[in-house]
Amino acid sequence: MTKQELLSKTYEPNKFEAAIYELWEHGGVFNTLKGHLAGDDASAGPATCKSSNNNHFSILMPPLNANGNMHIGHSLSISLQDILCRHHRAQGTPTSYIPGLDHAGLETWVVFEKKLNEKGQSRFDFDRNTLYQKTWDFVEENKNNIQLQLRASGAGADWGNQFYTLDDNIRAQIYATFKQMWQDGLIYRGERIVNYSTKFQTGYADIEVDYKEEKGFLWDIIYDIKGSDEKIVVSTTRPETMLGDTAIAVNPSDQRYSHLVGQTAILPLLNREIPIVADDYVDAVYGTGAVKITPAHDPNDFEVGNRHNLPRITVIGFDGLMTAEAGQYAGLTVEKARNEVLKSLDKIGKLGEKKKIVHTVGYDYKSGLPIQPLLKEQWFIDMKPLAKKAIAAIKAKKIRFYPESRANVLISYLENLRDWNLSRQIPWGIPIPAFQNTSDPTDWIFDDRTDLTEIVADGKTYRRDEDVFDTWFSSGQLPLSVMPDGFTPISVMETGGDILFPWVSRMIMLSLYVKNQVPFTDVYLHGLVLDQHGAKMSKSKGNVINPMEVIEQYGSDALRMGLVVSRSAGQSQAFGLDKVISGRNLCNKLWNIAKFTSGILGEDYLRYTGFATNQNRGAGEISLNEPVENWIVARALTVKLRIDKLIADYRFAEAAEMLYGFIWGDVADWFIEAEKVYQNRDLLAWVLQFTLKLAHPFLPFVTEAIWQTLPFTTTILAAETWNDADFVSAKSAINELATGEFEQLKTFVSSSRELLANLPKAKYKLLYGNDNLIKSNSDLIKNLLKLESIATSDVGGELPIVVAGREAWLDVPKKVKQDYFANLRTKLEAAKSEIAALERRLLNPNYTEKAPAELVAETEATLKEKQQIVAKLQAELSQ
RNA sequence: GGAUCUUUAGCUCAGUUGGCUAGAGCGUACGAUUCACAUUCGUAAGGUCGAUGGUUCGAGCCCAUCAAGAUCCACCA
Repeated sequence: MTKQELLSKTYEPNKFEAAIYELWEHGGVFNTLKGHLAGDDASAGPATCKSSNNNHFSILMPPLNANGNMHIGHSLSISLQDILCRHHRAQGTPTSYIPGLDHAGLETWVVFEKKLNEKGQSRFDFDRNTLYQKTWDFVEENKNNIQLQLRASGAGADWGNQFYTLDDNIRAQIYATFKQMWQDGLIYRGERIVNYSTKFQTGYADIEVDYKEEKGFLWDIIYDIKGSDEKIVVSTTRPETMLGDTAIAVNPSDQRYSHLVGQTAILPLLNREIPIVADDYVDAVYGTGAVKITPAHDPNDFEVGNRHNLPRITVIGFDGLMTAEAGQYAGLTVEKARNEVLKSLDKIGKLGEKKKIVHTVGYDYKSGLPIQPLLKEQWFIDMKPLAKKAIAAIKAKKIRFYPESRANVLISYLENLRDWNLSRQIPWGIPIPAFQNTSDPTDWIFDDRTDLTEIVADGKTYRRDEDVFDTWFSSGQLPLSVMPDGFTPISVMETGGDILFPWVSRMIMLSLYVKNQVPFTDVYLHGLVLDQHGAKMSKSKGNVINPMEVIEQYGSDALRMGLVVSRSAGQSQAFGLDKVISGRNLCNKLWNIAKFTSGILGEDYLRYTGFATNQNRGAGEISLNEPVENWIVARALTVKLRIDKLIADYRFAEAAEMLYGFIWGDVADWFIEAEKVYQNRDLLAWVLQFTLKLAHPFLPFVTEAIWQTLPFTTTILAAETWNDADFVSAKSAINELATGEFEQLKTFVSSSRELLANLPKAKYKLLYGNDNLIKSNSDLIKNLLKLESIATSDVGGELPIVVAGREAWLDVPKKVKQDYFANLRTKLEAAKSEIAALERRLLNPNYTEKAPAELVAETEATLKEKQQIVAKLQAELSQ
C-alpha cells in the first residue's frame, strides 16, 4: 500500500490512534534523555521560541490513582500538560513529561475494603502486613488500565521514567525527610483531638473533613450547684457528650457567674462532681454564657482542659459506639445515645429549652458520615516554620500562579495553617518509620527498617507504629524524588484548583524545607469540568461523562479540542459534546485539506528545498506567484508567533481558537479554494506541513496520521522541531504588496458575495473597468464567486460593487438593483454618522492633546477613508 | 464570620497593560451544492457588556456601592 492510499476517504480516528501512539513510543519521541545526547537532533534544533528555565522544560504529571479510571477532569489536565510539552519539544527544548501513578492511600483502601466485605471478609481477619500485600496485588492487576487510558489520551509522556508512589526511591526520600524533621524537632507525637472516621477507622487531616452547614438544635441542660439551690444552665448541640463533661466554663469577666467560679456543679445522670472554671474562650453573649467542657470530644474543650488540668473522659469509642464510661448508655450509637440522654434528662427535669439553630457539622468526605472528634495519639508536624518559608517564597514571586489571584488565597491559607496530623490507621500506605519501646511507651525512636515489625536497639525491644503516612505527605515530596537531573525545578505544575491546598502547598513547603528550592516556577490551575448545564459532575447525579467513550466515538483530538476551547485558568466551565463535535469537524477539515493537497501533489512528489527569492528559482523551491500565496505565508508566520505567545502566557483557549480560525478560515476557505485555480504544488506542500506542525500540540493524532501519509515526509511529526532557516527564508520571500492586494481581493469577494447571497442562481456576469487587480485575478474571482463569466467593460454596468479603489459591476436584474440601492442608502447613513463621531473626536482638544499621537493619526486616516467611501456611495447613488 | 471567583448574543464562553464599528463556536434564518470535506460552502439576523455612581479626552476593562450565582476557609458551645 502506498503512503497516499493510507489517507482514507473519511476521517476515522479510532482506526489509527492506537497505532500512532505506538509509533511515538517506539520512536522514543518522549524519551527524556533525547536532547542530552551529543549530536542528537533535538539538541541541534533551533529554538524559535523562548525556552524555559535552564533551557529545559519539565512537567510532573499529577499521579493518577493506579486503581482508578480517568475522568473528564483528568482528560483536561493531561491535554493541557501535553500541549505544553509537545509545544516546547517542537521548539527544540529538551522536554520531560514524567507520568506517574498514585497508590492513593485511603481512596484505594476504601475500594479494596469494600471488595473484602463483599467476599464476606473483614479487615479484622488479617494483620496489616497481609492486608498491605493483598491491596498491592489488587492494584497491580488494575494498573495497566489507567496507563492505557493515558496513552489513549495522547499523553506524550516519558514512560521509561514513570513512577509509582510506592517506589523505593520515593519511600527513601520520605523517610529521609521524616528523619530530618525528627532531628529538627518538627515531628512530635501527641494525644490530640483528631478528626476520626468511625467508618474507615482512621484519623483524617483537617483538610479531609467536609464541613456542611445544617439545621440542628441547641439544647439547654440544667446543672445543680453543690451545696446551693442555684442552677447553672449550659447549651449544647451534642447532649450525649455531657457524659464526658469534666467542667463547666464561663467567661472570667461575666458578672452573672463570677460568684460560681471555683464552686462545684453536679453532672446530671452520672452525678459526677465537676468544677466551674473561668476561661477566655467562653463568649459571654452566646447562649447562656456557660459552656460544658468535654476535653475528650471537642478540640476547644481539649484546650480548655489543658489550661485547667481537667481529666479527659472518653465516652465515644473508635467504633462510633458509646464506651463503658458512658454507663448505662454504653454500646449505643451516638445518635441513639443522644436520644436516650435527652429522654433521661427530661425525666429528671434537667432539660431546658430546645432552640433551632444552623451550625456546621464535619462529615467524612468518603463515607458521608459525621466525623467524630476523638482523642488519639498521632504523629504531627509543626507547620509554622514550613509555612513561613513557603509564604516568603510566594511573596518573593519565586512561583508564579495562573490565575494570579490564587497566590494570595494560598498565602492566607498558609498563614492560618495548623499542625498536620500525619498518622493514618489504614493498612494501605507507606509505614511510618517510628518504633516504640515495648517497656516504655514514651520512648520512640526513628528507624527506616519498616519491613520489620520489631527491632532491637541498645538492648531494648522496639515495636513499629502500625500506622501509615497521610498520602499527601508522600505525594508532597514527588518533585524531590522523581524528576530527572537537569529538569528541576519543574517548569509548570499543572493541576486542579481543588488540590491547591492539600497538594501544591505541601510540595512547596516540603521542597523548600528539604532542598531550600522551590519545586516549580509556575503553577497553572484548571477549574472543574462541569456538565453542560454548569452543574458539578457526580455519579449520584448521573451526569458523568466517560472520556474513553468520547474518544471512542469522536477521537482523542476532538475531546482535547473540546476541553481546551472556551476555558480560562482556574475557571470551572461547562463541557458540552457540541464542542467535541466542533473539534472533530476541525480534524475532518484538516483531513480533507490533506487529501486535496495530496491529490494535487501526487505520490512521487518530493520535498521542496526552500523558498525562492524573486526570479532566482531553483528546482524544488517555492515561488510565491499570486497575491493569495504571499498572503497565506505571511498569515502562517503571524499565526505561529501569536500562538507561541499565547501558549507562553498559558492562554490555551485563545491559542486553540486562533489555530481553528487559521486552519478553517485561512487555509481551507481562502488558500485551498484559490489553489484550485493555481495549483502551486510546492507551496501547497509547505502550507500543509506548516499547518500540521502548528496544530500538532493540539491535535497530535490526526496531524501525525496525515504526516505519515505524505509523500515528502519520512520523519515522525511529534519529533519535528521548527526550523529557523525555513522561517527566515519564508519571511524574506513574502511580497508585502501582494499580501496587501489579497486583503483587498478578500474584501472585494466578500462584498460581492453579499450582493449575490440571496439571488436564486448566480448566473451573472461580473464586469470590470480599468482595474488591474481584478484583471490579473479574474479567474480566481470568477471561481470564488461561482460566476458564469467575467469580462472587461468600458462603460459602467448595472450594479456597482463598492469597495474602496475598485471599479466593478454586476450584471443583474432591475429588482436586485433597486434593493441594493436601498441597502446602499442605509450604509451611507451609517457611514455619515461614523464620520460625524470621528470629527467630533478630532475637534476635541483634550483628545488630540492627551491621546497618543499614533492614535490621533489613525483616527484621521480612518476619517479620510470613511469620507472617500461616502463620496463613492454618493456617486453611485446619483447614477 | 472571613475570603475568592463569576455575571458580555438564544446557549457555552473569549476579550492580554483602558483606544476606532465588542468577538468565536454552537444554535437560528435565507441561499448554494456531481467530487478535499453535508463532519460541506456562502450570507444575514442577534448584545443599552448584571445595576447605579465615579475617575478619564475615552470604560466591557480601573474605583466605590448594590444585586444575583458559585466556591473556599473558619473550633463558637
